[in-house]
Amino acid sequence: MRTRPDGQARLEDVARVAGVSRSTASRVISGSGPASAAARDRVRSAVQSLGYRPDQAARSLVSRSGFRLVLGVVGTSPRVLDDPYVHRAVAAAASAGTAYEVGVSLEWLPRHAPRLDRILDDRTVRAVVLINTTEAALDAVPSTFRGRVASIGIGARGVPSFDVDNGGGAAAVLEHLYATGRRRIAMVTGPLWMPCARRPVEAYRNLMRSAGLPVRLVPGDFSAATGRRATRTVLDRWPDTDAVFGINDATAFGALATLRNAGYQVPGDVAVAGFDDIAYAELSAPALTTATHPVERIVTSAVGAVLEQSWVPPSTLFPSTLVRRDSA
Amino acid sequence: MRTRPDGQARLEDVARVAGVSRSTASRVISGSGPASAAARDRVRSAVQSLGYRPDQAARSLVSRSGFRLVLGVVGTSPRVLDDPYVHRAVAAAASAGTAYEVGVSLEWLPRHAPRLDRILDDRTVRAVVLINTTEAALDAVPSTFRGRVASIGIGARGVPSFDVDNGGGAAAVLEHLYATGRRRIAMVTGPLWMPCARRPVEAYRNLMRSAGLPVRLVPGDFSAATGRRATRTVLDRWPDTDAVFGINDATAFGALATLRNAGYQVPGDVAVAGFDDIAYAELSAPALTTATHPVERIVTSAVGAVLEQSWVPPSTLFPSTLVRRDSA
DNA sequence: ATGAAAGCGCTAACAG
DNA sequence: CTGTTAGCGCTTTCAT
Repeated sequence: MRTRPDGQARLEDVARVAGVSRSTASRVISGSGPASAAARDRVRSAVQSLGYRPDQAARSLVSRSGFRLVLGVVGTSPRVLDDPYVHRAVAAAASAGTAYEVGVSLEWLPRHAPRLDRILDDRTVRAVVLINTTEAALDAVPSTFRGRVASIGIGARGVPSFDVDNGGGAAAVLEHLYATGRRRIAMVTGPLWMPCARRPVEAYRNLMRSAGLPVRLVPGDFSAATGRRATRTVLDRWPDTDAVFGINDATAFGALATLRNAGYQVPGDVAVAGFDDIAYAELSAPALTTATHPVERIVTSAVGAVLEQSWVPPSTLFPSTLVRRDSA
Repeated sequence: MRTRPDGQARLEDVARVAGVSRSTASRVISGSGPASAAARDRVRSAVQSLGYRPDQAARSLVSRSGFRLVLGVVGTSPRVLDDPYVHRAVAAAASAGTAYEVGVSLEWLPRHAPRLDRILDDRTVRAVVLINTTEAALDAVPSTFRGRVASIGIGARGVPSFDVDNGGGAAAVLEHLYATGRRRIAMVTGPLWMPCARRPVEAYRNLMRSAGLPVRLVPGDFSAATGRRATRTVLDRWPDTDAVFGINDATAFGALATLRNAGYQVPGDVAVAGFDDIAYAELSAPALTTATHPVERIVTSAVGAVLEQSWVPPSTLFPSTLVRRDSA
């Protein structure tokens, strides 16, 4: 019996204490391959008493499994990586990964060529979590890699989806606008190519149709600057607008700025609502009415699914909850 | 010669093509140990032509070097990990790590017991970057681990520091306040225990002293809520205050809120300035005057230093640049 | 169901 | 300066 220089128990130690071979110990610990109930128990308790933790490097080397998780963000330019929402997601993933001894990397996936094979072929990467997922990105997942990819957004066969109930959340915000008397509601959308931005637009169309209200849609791109411009467009085109719903909080902040500059009172003349409830939503003047989303929980679930290789439903929806503040 | 099932070149292939032994190839590639110029060249070009990239798992296994980088954030509670500034830093680190094939993990370091040995003894971690670094955290770095730790904030022997010129930046903001006629300037500070928040306070004291102005300091904690309360205190204690300098933008947003509620005009009655230039600084009403900081560059430098093991100066200072907007 | 043995790709003594 | 040799800790055929 060789001595362990660093005091860490190795598989061999576990096997010896359990009175089985390394092979058997390995099988029960990694949960693959047969083992008698008796062997299982003894290995388990040996693991306990020795405080054994498998060496990930060794495991990775032999099973060629990789040791980092990449967060792949689809976008038009690498600047998507500067988005506060992405920042929040990375932080959540980097916290969640700790339990698995897996670190996270952040990469931009060009919208027009989301090369996922390049990433998945890298032996250092264990799994990928997609953000701003598009159909093209999903198509770029080689079928051999299913199970190693999850999506914050739309999913596909073999790529489980974790997302907030965008449709329901948007509907709740819009119903609040309607319930408080707004009848000429405009919406500043996200980029048209982004699937996760489509549901709120559908919700908007549905509500406008069923309430017999005019449709006033202007495309945005999640940025405050564009939210500003789009709101200017709204005002020019439909001067009697009495509410603006932004696809996210930054967009709503832009709307607030334009309305302020144009001399409108919010919410007196025009109500403004956002979506996401970022940290600064409660600090704007007036404080932003929006919908809050459990980003940390969503990301943690996606990370867990992809790292634990356990079965998960093809689609998990998280709640979107209206937060009434002062802007609407 | 064994065939490579996955088409990836291994060290052995490089060695063969270069006509040297694996050891020699290993030495020149890892840059440790002697090698003749000739050998070096041939190995290098073999690496090139084969597109060889070392297998990190194997390397990690044998050299016991770890494969993830942890970002250790010192704070009073795990909630420090929710800070937008931390989010931004994690995202930057997760991008920077990609080049080295290392992922990043995020961990809270309790202020009163920043156990770094526990993290550094973990065989899966290659290096640690400290945030909100305290003297206690620095003391908790075992001397054997010097070179594997860097600090965004104060440094120590063996722990290089990467930080913005907090003193200079704060001075620039304060001088701007002074230059625009403010003479009764209050400051809402960060938590007193946080070293990185001390320099701006020193700058404040210095400027007040040399200009013969009264010192009006109230402690905050980087949060907007506290910025609000602290500003209330300022107003109660010194009603003639004509400027509030917040230790960060969130604090300044809190100040804006309190002043608005109290019926003060900003910047007419009271000027407000922040520090950091977060994304929403330009969206507040009025847009926030602050100082901008190259967080991505700072983090990238720290990550590079700790991952490349190359020599770096004990302290690297990054510029803090005044951003004049509307609040001051 | 279990164990023996081979080997993942690399680095690090050690001899030359 | 260079090559030979011995593993790093684990998973995985392959017999038994």
